[in-house]
Amino acid sequence: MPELPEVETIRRQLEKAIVNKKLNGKKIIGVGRKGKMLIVDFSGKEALVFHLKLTGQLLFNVKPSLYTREVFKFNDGSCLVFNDARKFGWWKKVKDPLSMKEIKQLGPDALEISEKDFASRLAKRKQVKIKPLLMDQKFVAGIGNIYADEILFDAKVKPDRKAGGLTGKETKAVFESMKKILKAAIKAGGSSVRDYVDAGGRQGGFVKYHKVYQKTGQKCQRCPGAIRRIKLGGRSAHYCPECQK
DNA sequence: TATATTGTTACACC
DNA sequence: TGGTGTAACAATAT
Repeated sequence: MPELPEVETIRRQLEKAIVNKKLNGKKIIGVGRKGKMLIVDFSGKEALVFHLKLTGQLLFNVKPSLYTREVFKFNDGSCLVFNDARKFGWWKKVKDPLSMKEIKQLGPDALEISEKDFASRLAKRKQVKIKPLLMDQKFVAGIGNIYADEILFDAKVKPDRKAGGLTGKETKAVFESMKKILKAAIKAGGSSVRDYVDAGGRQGGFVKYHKVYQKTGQKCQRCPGAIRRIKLGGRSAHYCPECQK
């Protein structure tokens, strides 16, 4: 599923591939991202905003497939193809992305938030469990189910701990693991579970570094425990009951 | 056929 | 009122 590292991988590739190309006479001047949203900026105050949700793909210069929902053709004959098997994903043409409700209501991007800001925002949410909080896009933008599980394993914090119950040390550990895991995942080109591929149709290499996500029953890589799966906020959560405190 | 997945929204509850 | 939790919804593959 495209979360922050996957969308960032696509953003970097598209930046190289499509900046300066023209679509209907309008020139692409940049490719941005906030949380899991991808923003293609055009000259003349116009932008295309994409959310890939579960199964969306953005591919540069490929042939349409069964799941192709839109093809954006550039003046030079190349194209950007939007695929989505489940149709949860969407795209919109807007004048000003920053005034869009979907973007305005996002919290700070998970890669950009400072430790101080993270800790003070977290401290305000005493009763909420830490995993659903990490996945709350209004709290921090960009983290979904895969990375929330991996971040909390790395930080050695159980997913159902209340945010307000974390010690200063634990909050710091979650913050540092968040940055570390997201950056490592970007470096590996994201995680290909289900349908994710990058803008060139290639799979991401981070899946082999997953330590808990979809590892139910397997031995923990850090201790003799076994990975357990529970339901949290309507989603599955994977963790090691032995070494996550 | 039941379940899994996402983010948003509606609604119940304290 | 607001913080929180739960469920529904979109669509489809397995």
